[in-house]
Amino acid sequence: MDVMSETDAPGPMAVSGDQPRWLSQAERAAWMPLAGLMIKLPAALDAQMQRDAGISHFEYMVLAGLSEATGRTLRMSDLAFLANGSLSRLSHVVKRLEQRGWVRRESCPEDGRYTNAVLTDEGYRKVVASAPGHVETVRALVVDALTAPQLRQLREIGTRILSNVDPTDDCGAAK
Amino acid sequence: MDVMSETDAPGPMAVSGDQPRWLSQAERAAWMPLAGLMIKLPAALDAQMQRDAGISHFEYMVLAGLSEATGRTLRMSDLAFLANGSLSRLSHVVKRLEQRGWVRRESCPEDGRYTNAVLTDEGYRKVVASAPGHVETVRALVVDALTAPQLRQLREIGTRILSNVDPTDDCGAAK
DNA sequence: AGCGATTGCTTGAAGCGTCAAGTAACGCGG
DNA sequence: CCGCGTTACTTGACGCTTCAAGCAATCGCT
Repeated sequence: MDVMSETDAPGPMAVSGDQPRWLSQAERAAWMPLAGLMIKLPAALDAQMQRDAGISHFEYMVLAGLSEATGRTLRMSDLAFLANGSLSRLSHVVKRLEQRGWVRRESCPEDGRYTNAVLTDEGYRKVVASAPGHVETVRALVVDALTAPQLRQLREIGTRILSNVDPTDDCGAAK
Repeated sequence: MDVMSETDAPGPMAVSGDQPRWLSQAERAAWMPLAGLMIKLPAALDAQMQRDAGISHFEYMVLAGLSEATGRTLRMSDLAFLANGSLSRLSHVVKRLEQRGWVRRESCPEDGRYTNAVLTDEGYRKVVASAPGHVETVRALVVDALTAPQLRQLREIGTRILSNVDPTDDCGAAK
């Protein structure tokens, strides 16, 4: 049904020049659901936010990040890191959020290179209104489906993979 | 550092109308790495395929799916399901792959509504050339970082979440 | 047999993310 | 204190995905 099992039909591997270490049955069985998840979980999260609040999941992360920062203010770079996005992406998104009146941009007085994103009162209201629905979705799709030991395992597994994918991201490990 | 912990600062939850069940510390610790993964793992996979083979991860899935089908042929709908994508997305992608000479489209003689996507010989060569690099990446980022028990846990956890997100997707459970 | 409904796929437009290039502010060596 | 490099961010163009609409083939009801 997919690539890279040793036990499957003719597939590409039959011809390959040198011999890569194809995935075993067990490895494939672990990888396939994860591959599916990476396509569909973000889509499901986005769909819920879009439907219930008219914003993308990423936009929500940005607003939520700001809502918890001291002074509801964060430098663009820090906000980008927090929301797992590139600075460029954040710049575009904040521009849209600014046009919608939820965020304001101001240049940092101490160092003119920095730009601070500030959550407006209206933006704060937006987060407060959207947060419960988001949490409920995360619960329904992920958290409530797992046992306590599984949550611990997911944390350990997720952290380990993430540190491989992006070593600079400790995803809040420093807790 | 993020939303929805009970123990954190002022956040939105302090004001909310009714009382959603916010995530506990442990739940949040499991969710955060997963949220990061969903952004960054697909990006890493895409980057590798783009760099080494000049195609996206999704395009690879399409070619690989065809390469293992009997007759290297699959109906558009089946292929879309296999690659975890919408029919519309597949249609656009197959058009590009067709222009590049890797796939051919032909209308099903039995039922004119069906369209069969067929992998050309050149397309097959492309898959064979790209597969080892893809598998190596999956190993490097995911599989090789985990112990055998963790692989089993990941399979169980991933399957369970996926069945919540999309009940129609058994991601190869019928094995 | 005829015709509306359904199925399978395609298309065009709109929106978002990425990449590469650009700008502005600061720091530091001479 | 001048200029070069660096840092932080912005911008525009391009490609991809989605969404809504459309089209063609077939099914089912009478």
